[in-house]
This record gives sequence, structure tokens and C-alpha cells, in this order.
Amino acid sequence: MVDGKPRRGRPAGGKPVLTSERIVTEALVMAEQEGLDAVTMRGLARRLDVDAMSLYHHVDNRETLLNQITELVLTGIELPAGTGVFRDDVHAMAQAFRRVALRHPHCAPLVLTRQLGSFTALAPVEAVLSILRDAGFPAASAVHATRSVLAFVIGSLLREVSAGPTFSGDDLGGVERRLAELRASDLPRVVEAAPDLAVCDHQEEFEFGLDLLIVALERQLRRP
Amino acid sequence: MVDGKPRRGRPAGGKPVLTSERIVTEALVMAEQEGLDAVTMRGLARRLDVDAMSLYHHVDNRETLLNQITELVLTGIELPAGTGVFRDDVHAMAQAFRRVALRHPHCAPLVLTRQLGSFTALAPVEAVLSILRDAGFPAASAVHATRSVLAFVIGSLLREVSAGPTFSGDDLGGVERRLAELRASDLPRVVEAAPDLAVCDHQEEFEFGLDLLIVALERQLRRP
DNA sequence: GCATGAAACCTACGGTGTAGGAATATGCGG
DNA sequence: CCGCATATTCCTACACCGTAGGTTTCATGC
Repeated sequence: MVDGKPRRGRPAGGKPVLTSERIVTEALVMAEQEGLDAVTMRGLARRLDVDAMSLYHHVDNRETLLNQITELVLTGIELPAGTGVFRDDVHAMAQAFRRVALRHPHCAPLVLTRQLGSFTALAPVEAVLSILRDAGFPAASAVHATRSVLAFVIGSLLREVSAGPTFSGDDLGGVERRLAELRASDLPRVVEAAPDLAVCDHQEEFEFGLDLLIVALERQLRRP
Repeated sequence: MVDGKPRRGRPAGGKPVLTSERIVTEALVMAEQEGLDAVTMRGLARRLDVDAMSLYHHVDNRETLLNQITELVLTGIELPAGTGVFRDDVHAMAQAFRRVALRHPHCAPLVLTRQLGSFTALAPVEAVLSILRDAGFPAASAVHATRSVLAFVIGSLLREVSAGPTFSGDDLGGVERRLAELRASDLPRVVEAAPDLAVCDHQEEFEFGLDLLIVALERQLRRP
């Protein structure tokens, strides 16, 4: 409480100070500003100018709060409208994922790691499935393909968000340090490819792998 | 310790009670038995029948202990000998990854999430790079392809280890529950594919996605 | 034999999640 | 208008966490 008199008991004015929404959105902001580990019940309460235990009237516990953050991030995904062109739609879908992950780099591991059965969490699956079904895949194959694409997207984005923003090349010192590390490994193929391993254009890398999958899927589509 | 007289000061008998190795291996066992979160400095010390602070003579702190666990798991990977057949070698390599991840399901997220620059952590990269270089890829393309394959492998295994062992079909109740959840989502494509989404043969799924990547890479190899 | 330093223990601090209870305002039945 | 149930808040308390700093014991080198 900012003034010496802490408000005790139910607040005046009809409206409650706290709501589940306010807590979760503040938790999301906090996570992006200070990192996920900084999101503690007490720290979050401090930001909301509230006692820690008050949170528990609107949130079950910390673990489910993290799930709620996950869902909130997921609602931020802008599902693109399908164009009917298979490869374009897959690309657009994957990029929509990528955008939301990069918008919330600290929370991305949550989204990429926890699989929730909720509507929000299934919406992206629905989107990918739609693209594949519309392209002509039978339901069972579409599920396989969806899982493959999502596995790649998740693996890629996990690496990207945990690598930090400047792996691309502008951070010259970092590149130099990584080069030294790679060369020190004394692994012949690693040393040989060290210049390529030390830098990474994530966008380009993402598209490269995605294209591999798309090409193979298109081929599978032509020969059923 | 267990008898009323706690040993204090340096232990008698020349040999120290604790070593870094003993601590890390016990931490690994503990993680697999009780989960990663259960691996606390105090809990680990209890298992080793030792005071919590004694651990700090051999381990920097909890965070680097987790890194050491990661490395220990990574040393358990059995890198297969190359046969020269591209697709076989990629498969064998990916399966070697999968085996070590499934052998340590609780620690797998560590291995799949943390990217360390150590020799141990680079050895798998070296292995994949070798296969691709031997197949004829130039260094730069081999790096792209390596990243794509690893992204898929990481994404797949993360899902597999966090899904629990019995997603395959033997757990009938679980399948039924998942089916209900999927149908409740009311997403048309999800509902349509619900029977396929509710079960998952991880091995098969893994090979499916891997084959997609391999097919595309083989094609890229033929048309340079 | 004595100093040195390693390896163990103990104490203590500030942090965590959360159970249980006390206080206070609102809204409702009378 | 009063009284009461209920919702919402704060407070206290507990057990646990990571770890900084100090103390005790022992093996070893001079």
C-alpha cells in the first residue's frame, strides 16, 4: 500500500480491485520485463499493490497461473486467412506462430512446452489441420503432417527465443566468441563449418526447414 | 547424519565423501525418480547423507548443477557408426537421440532446451554434420539441414517426453477422455480428426516427420 | 610438530508457495 | 433501517528453498 493505511477487508466502491484478467495480464507483462522466474506470487502482488494472498482468490496457484499466461499468449496469435495455395498457407501459419513467440520471448517456452487441451490451445491445431485437409490430405495423414510441422516449428522457435535476439551477425563480439568456442571443440566437421555455425539468420533458417517439409508434403500429395 | 553423532570437519580415511561425479550422478537418478523440481540442494544432500552446504565445495550452484546433469545425459548417447547410406544414417542418428531422451524422460527437457557450447554438447552436431557432408552437402547447406533436423527432433521429443509414456493406445481411459475433450472443442477439423488426434504412436510419428525431411534433403542433393 | 588448507558441518538471511484466520465492505432479506 | 451472509482483502505462520559466512576436524607438506 502506498500510503501508511493499508486497506483491509473488502474495498469500497462496488468494484473489486483484483480480477483474474488483471492478474494474468500483469503477470504476462512482468514476465516479459523481468523474466519468467521473476513472476512470483509476492512479486506479482507487489506490482499490483496488493497482498500476495489476495491473488489466491482469483487464481488457483502459481502453476495454473502459468497456464493462464500461456493461454493469454496463445490468444494473441493472428490466424491468417487461407489463400488456398498450400505452401503459402503453411508459411503464413508458421509465421503467425513465430510472430507471437517473438513478441513474448520470455513466455514462449511456456507456449511451446505445455500442451493444453483447451479451446485456445487447439485453435492453432485446427488451423494447420484445415490447411492440410483443404490441400487434399485425408484426416489421418493430415494429423501426421500437422504433428511434423508443429514439431519443427516448436523446436525452431525454442532455439530462437533462447538464443537471444542478436545471433544474426550484428553482435560481432558474440560471433567471435562463438567461433573460438567452436574451433576449440576440435571436432573436424564443426571446425570446418564454424563460420556457418557461429551465425544464424533465424528467419531464413525457419523458412529453409519449413520449405523442406512443404516440398516433401507436396510430393506426398501428388503420389497418394 | 544417520547416527546421532554427525561427522564434523574433514572426514577420516583419506578419501573425501563427496565428489562432483557422485553428486551429479545422484542428481540425475533423483531427477528421474522424483522429477526435476524435486532436485533441490537440500533434498539432494539428504540423499547423499550430507549437509546441504557441503555440496557447494564440489558444485558451483544449482543452475550449473543442472548443466552438469545435462552433460551427463548427453554422454549417454550412443553415436552409431555411419553406413554411408544417407537416409539410414540420419535415421540411426535421430534414433540415438530419441533413445537417450526416453531413457531420461525427466531430464530430457534439460537436454532439449539448454544449448551448451561444450564438447559433449557439440558432439551430436558433429555427428549430424558428418552425415550430411559425407552425403555431399556443402558446409553451409549442411548447417542449415542440421538445424532443421535438430529442430524437428527436439520438438518431437519434447512433446513425447512431456506427454507421458502411455499415449499410444493401451491406456483406454486416457484415450476416451482425450476424445471427449477434442470433441468438446467444437473445432470442425479437430472434431473430424479426433480419433487420430487422441492417440499417438510416437515412434511412427517420429519416423514420419523424419522421412519428410530426408526425402526433401535427398531431392535437394540431386538438384544442386 | 606445526602451519596450511581441504572438506565437512552449522547458523542465519531473505526469499518462496500457500494454509488458515481476522477484518471490512457490499448486497440482500426482513 | 437493521442484521446477516458473502466476497474481498490483509495478516500471520509454516515449511521449504538457495546460499553467504563461519567453525570444526583432519590429511598433508615443511
